[in-house]
Amino acid sequence: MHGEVNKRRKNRRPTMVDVAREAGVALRTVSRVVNDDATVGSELAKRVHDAIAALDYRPDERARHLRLGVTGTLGAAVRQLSHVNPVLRAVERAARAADLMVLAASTEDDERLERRVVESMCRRRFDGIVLEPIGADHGYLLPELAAGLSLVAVDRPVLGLEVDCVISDNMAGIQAAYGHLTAHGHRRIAYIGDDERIFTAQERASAFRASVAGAGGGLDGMVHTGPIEPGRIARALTTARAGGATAVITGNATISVEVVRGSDDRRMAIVGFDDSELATLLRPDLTVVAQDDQAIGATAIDLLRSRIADHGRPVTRVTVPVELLARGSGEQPPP
Amino acid sequence: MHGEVNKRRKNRRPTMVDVAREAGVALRTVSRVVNDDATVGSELAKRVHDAIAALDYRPDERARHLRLGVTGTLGAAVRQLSHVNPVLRAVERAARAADLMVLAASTEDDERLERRVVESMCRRRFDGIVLEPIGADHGYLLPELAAGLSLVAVDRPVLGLEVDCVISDNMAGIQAAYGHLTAHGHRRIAYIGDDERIFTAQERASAFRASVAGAGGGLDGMVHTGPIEPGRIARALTTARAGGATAVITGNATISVEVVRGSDDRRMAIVGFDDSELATLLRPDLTVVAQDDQAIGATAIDLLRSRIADHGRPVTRVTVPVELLARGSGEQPPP
DNA sequence: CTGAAAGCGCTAACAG
DNA sequence: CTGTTAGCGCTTTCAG
Repeated sequence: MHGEVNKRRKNRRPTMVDVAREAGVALRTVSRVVNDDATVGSELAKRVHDAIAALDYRPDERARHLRLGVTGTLGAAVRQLSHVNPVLRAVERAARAADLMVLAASTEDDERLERRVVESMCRRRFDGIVLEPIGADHGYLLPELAAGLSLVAVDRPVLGLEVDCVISDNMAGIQAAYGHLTAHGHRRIAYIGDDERIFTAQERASAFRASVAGAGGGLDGMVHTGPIEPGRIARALTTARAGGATAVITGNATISVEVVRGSDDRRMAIVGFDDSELATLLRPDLTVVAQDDQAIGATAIDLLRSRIADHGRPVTRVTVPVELLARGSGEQPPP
Repeated sequence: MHGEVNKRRKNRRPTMVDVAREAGVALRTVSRVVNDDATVGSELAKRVHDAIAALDYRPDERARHLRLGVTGTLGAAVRQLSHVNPVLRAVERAARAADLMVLAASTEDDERLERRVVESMCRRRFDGIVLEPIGADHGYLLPELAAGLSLVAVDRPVLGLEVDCVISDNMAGIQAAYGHLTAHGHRRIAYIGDDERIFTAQERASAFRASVAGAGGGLDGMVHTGPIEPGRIARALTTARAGGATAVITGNATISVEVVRGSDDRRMAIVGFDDSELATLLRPDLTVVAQDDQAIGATAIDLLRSRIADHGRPVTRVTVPVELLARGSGEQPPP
């Protein structure tokens, strides 16, 4: 007799309508209870909760978000999820504090994947996106921004586009490292860094050159940038030593490790860029220029929220101070 | 005259209707073009694409997913996004190969946060969730599973619940490590591991005890489990050495690091559980029992997809083989 | 291919 | 508080 009704109920997740029927209340009331609106009597609320439990009802956020227009969700598109990334951790914390959910995905340093990820988050109507932009062309972001995307770049700017961003003060960090080493008596200091096509690598290398120039020193054989390969780094070290270098500044944590591994027992003072768990594993412990990850993450979320609130506000670029942590490797005097 | 129309168009994202109007085609046709259905003429398709570009139209997946019932999205709830996690990387890759998007969030080893994250993903109607379950009570999962959640646990099972899972063969790994050390002449071997309330730690410690018992050895002073604290680990090492141990098996990568740091110049053979970037940084390089991260991730996605396809299929638990990688630290003979 | 219309599950406006 | 209803933006059925 009621075959049709039964068929429709079979294998279907319960909706608010089902809950309302089960509890014998109006749909409106269920909606209120689910969004815990205070204006509903506790007796009715209980009936609704019982019905929800009885039916295993789960509200569908897709519908809710569609209706509301916002999703309460932030995307994080980072180079590699499964790598150490203190900034991402800070981003998650700050977002949680603002009652926003962060959902993250890897771009794997692949332009096309970055694009797929970001566009996917846009189509899902995430309220905003935290992006660790990779290399080249970000033109695809233009229509997204025009269509209302709120975006903040961390670690590096989105080149050629007016986008909020928060980056570390790379220049001050290199200056601090350089000054620290000269204060400990070093006169010939080398720099070994990442490929200068990477924004931070370029900034740091430039800052190093400027520091040397400011001190009236020579650069020959002292600046080595390129891909992170043990062979290249070993050769760079050899060249630097041959040129009289007694100390070295490294461009990032991976390079620090390679340099420490390559310099073995021979004494060179080292100041590394970026702190890492490895820093205190080495002997002597590694003196580093550390980013303020907490500040970067919190600032990124602040910028994103204010951009979401006012899509027209002027573009902001924040530079976060870095800190030199003296731990031993940077305080060795020249031989 | 057309004031109302203008008002409605202001500050609103364009929809398919707008695109259809702009292109002078039917809504239906736009939908086809967007989902690149081949049955639409190339001339019309171009008109539609032009209209999309002109209006900066972005399809709204929320609506699409609501209508379709599925989201093409998998969630990954892991202990800490910003930690090295090769399994998560494998999960992302495998999902991409299946044209599914993975969105990840951290549970920070916090039960309540895990619950918030998982429930949030459920309400967003993710097609499935990959979970690295933490400690205690997973009762909250019961109604979600009843409501249709597809879930796969990685690294450890969801205790007390019938849920698909894929874990490493911890027992075989410990046996391999133990056999490797005895083959190199060691007769007294110690084990230093994590807190046994953690599933993997418990499994590994048990396997170690079984190995020793099988070899007819004694356990006194040879098994040390507990929290990961440098002090505890140093004391454990001292006790083990005093008891005549000439080799040590460690319960995870962090403990390996502490043990290497603590054993310094004195010679002890070491086999570590879990590979890590540090393993080849140490001297001698660390011999490890390595998980097959790729297989774990791929299997997790397989299980999840088959669970999504058939929610009623029997629960499956997969144990993935581990591999012993001899690198030097585990091949040192007893003094 | 077009045009019209139903429906996904929710929120919110409206009149009782 | 209840009951009804429109509508979020999309897919899809149905008749032309």
